[in-house]
Amino acid sequence: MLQVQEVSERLRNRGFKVTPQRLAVYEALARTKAHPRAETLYKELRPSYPTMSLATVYKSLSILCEIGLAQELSLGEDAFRYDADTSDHPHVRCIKCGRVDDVEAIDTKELTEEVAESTGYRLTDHQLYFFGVCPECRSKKRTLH
Amino acid sequence: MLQVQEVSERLRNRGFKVTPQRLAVYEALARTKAHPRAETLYKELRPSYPTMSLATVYKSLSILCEIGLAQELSLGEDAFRYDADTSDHPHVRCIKCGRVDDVEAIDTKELTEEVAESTGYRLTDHQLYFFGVCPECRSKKRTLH
DNA sequence: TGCTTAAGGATAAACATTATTGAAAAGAAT
DNA sequence: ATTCTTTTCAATAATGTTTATCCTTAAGCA
Repeated sequence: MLQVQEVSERLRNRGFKVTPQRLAVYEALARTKAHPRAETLYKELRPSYPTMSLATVYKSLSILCEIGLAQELSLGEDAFRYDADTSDHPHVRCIKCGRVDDVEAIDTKELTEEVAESTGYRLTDHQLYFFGVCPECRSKKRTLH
Repeated sequence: MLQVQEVSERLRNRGFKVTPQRLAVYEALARTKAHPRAETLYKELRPSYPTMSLATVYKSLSILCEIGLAQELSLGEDAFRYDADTSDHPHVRCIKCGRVDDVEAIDTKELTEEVAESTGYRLTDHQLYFFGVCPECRSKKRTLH
């Protein structure tokens, strides 16, 4: 989670103005590990920023992604999710409760090289999504039987 | 690409009726490697099936996915893409021309095991997406400069 | 062939996301 | 500080994809 000063500098350097709304969207996103949707962030920010518009949340997220302070997740749901952790890590979604978690400590270098070699593409990015049942839902199911 | 008889049987076995529309959607999808959207399939089918509705294409695709004859791709675009090849393979999208290709001959078993171990999830599925510049666009760029 | 029920077609609706527009605020120069 | 220029905000309309509705039609089966 970056400091306000770093986020501000990053915005300015890329030609975007620094506004309270953009900083607030970044902070709300960076504070959580829940990979929220735009709508969720909007509702979360509303108490502190009663005049903030949903369109502003979308616009801010778009800019944050553009300047490398966030990434967009496309997990096959009806809406995108967002993550302020832009490090190269896969995501996993529970098909029971819908939660999305980070997958840590996975080295994707070898896989990427194999794909580049196999396809002839010059690769710039990737998104790895896994689906299954999370530990919590697994234990729930066991106790219910 | 499965035969009509096999598709019909699969539909019947899962309690779905066999209709010309569903067979046509499967055939159109299985014939191509372009990973089309619903809209694209709709336009492609229209000459042969003038009365087919776009809603029917969507419903057919949904059923095909449910019975394991197709899969839905969520590549971060504004619409889903579909693939009749349900084997476990990654996809790669060209950020210049937008084409989506299959990635073949990649073993994802080890990666999946690592993720399962790291997260504690019981994994059921995954989608691996790569992004970059395809060989055609790479050579185009080189000749232009 | 007729019966039952699911499926198709046409269309409206729902939903997420983007574009538009006038007012307000940010950043720079004075 | 003040003014000026330009971007951004908020509100709302618009867009485009996907889903639901509703009535008609066709599939499966006795």
